[in-house]
Amino acid sequence: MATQMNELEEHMALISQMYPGVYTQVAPQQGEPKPRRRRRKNKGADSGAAAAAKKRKLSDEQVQLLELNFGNEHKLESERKDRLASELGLDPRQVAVWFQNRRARWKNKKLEEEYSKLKTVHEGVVVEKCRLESEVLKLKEQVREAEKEIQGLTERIDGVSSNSPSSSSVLSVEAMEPPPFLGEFGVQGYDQDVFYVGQNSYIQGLEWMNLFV
DNA sequence: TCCAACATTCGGTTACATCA
DNA sequence: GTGATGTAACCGAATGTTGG
Repeated sequence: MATQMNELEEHMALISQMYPGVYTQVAPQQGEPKPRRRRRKNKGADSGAAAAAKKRKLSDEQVQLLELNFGNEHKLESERKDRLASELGLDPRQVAVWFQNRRARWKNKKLEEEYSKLKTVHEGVVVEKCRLESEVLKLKEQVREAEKEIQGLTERIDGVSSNSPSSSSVLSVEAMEPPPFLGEFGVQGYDQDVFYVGQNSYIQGLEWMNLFV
């Protein structure tokens, strides 16, 4: 029960966060518990019979008709309330109370449905985030390998040029094609600066992702 | 326009009935 | 007998309506 209440409170908090202004009434502040009200016991009905009459379960037929009316319209105008009450042989006050409680149950159910939908969406987002993170790791590994390859080539070029500095057949760094690895990921043709963060200034790990989460 | 009285709604709570 | 659960009834506050 307590767990259920906590969950419901979480739902409310979550939905209140997502839909500010939905709940216009001020929620009790945490840390200042509201004093518990004691309900008056059997106001004006001390006998057992009176108490039993005061709290009796509505019959299936009564509930059925009430449900039917609630399905048509959640609000209850006084005319409809009186008509329903006389049809059901109930006090109009009972009909009003039933509608109040029914609206509360309906609202709770909607909140639970909403929570469940949001939870599903959230789970999907988490899965996608993990997938993207692992893709980022793979890409970073490929960048490292490409850098090593560039480094090797540069050293080879340096070796050749120091042996024959005037040779016209020497490969120059400027003339070299850029490493093709970016094209592998469908980004060929983009300005390479988009992905360039400067040598030795890669953001470690996945910290950069936190900027967008 | 203001204000008081009354009605209605809502969120929260309590008390009772029922069931496992 | 007991705890969990569902629900009728109640309470207090907020809000709406109406008449003077």
